[in-house]
Amino acid sequence: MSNISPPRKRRKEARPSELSAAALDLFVEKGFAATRLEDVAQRAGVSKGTLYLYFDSKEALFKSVIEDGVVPVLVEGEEIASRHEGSAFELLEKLLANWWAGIGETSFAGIPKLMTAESRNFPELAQFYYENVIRRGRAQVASALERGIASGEFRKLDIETTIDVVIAPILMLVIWRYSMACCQGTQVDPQQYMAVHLTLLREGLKRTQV
Amino acid sequence: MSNISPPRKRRKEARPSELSAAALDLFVEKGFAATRLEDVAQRAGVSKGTLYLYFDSKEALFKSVIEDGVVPVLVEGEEIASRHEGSAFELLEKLLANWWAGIGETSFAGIPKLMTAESRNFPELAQFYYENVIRRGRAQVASALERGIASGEFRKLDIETTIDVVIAPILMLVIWRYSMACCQGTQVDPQQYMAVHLTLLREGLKRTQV
DNA sequence: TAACTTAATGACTGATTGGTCATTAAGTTA
DNA sequence: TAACTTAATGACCAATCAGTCATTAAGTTA
Repeated sequence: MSNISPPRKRRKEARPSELSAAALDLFVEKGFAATRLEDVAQRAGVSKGTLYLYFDSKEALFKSVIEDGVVPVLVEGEEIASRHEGSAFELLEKLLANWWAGIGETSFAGIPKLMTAESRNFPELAQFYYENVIRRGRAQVASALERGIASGEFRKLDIETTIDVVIAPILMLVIWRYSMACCQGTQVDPQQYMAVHLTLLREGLKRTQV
Repeated sequence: MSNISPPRKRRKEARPSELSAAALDLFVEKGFAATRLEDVAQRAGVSKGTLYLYFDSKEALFKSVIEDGVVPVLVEGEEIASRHEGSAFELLEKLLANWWAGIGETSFAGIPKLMTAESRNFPELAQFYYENVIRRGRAQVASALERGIASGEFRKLDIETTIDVVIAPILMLVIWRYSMACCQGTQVDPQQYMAVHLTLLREGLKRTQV
């Protein structure tokens, strides 16, 4: 098969998301500066000029990729937290499972690695991401921890620090997949990983009976 | 004070490490592609041509920054593991503390973030880092977990997965510091963070008494 | 079906930066 | 102290790539 590009086709409605998806893939893999717009265009099946019909600049494309992303998953988590009636640990479990299903197993999964890599280069975008993604996710975990401590289900721990320790393995799981996982012979099984994490949490968080 | 550069000074012996230190700072902050050699030279107090007296290329400089780094800390950990006589949990605690003191509180602390960001762009270097840093660190944690499970101190868990979950918060702590921490109003206290992590681990790893 | 609108193209321009090297200046040697 | 060696310099060159725009081609309209 030759490398003849497909004939031109107008797709005004679909283009933005096609371009964003292509850009996300390459930004996640290579980082912002090392990604060439020629490659993004090729990945999307268009020419480079087409990118500038829909995005003002490379940076505008990058920002849209981050901004049009994971917020709906956070909204779902907020709903789960607001109507939960079981134990605090069950809530925590549901929140982490929802986060995993909505981000960890979707095309958004590369965003944590991308934000990790680029936050110092794009502080305003990092701020946006922090306010709209990280802070909201933390608040959900906080609500589960607060409930558990209040009811005596969980031991007393500093909540802000415990959120960090609870979330870290989940973040690391997706970040790892898009960075160092290529060097590892085996693949991490997310179900098993989550099971171990939850097991350690369940026992670790329990308030010690006197 | 004017911007007159300091007079030229020959420092053949000290130059390589000075250049590497300057490069590490900027590579960690901006990533490989977004770092300009002009800036590295300026940070080191030299001109750009000086970089090429000691390093063949930008990529050679980058590789040296990773390769001449954290391996001695891994050696120390291996020694700690080989001569430990207390409980398995005490071993684990010592290993994590040693890792923190040797990496987390030194100028090498940025390397995990840098490798996270650049591993897909430099797969051979990522392989080197995996073999010489990550694998060895994991082996140390594995030795503590194996001891604990064998002696009945710890519950039975899949060791490879548990290593991931044990290490993730430590990695995330340093990665976070060099990426998203700028957006967070408060700073994470590493001592408290480690204390919470170890508390959750101590209880989470315990084998349940029947 | 011709005239028109508009999405797409990719050659081109200008800015940027890695890498080079003729020159300069700091030390060393005789 | 002059001759020599060598570490350092920064202007320069060539390659690269973001962004532009005249042109082309896909649809739409009258």
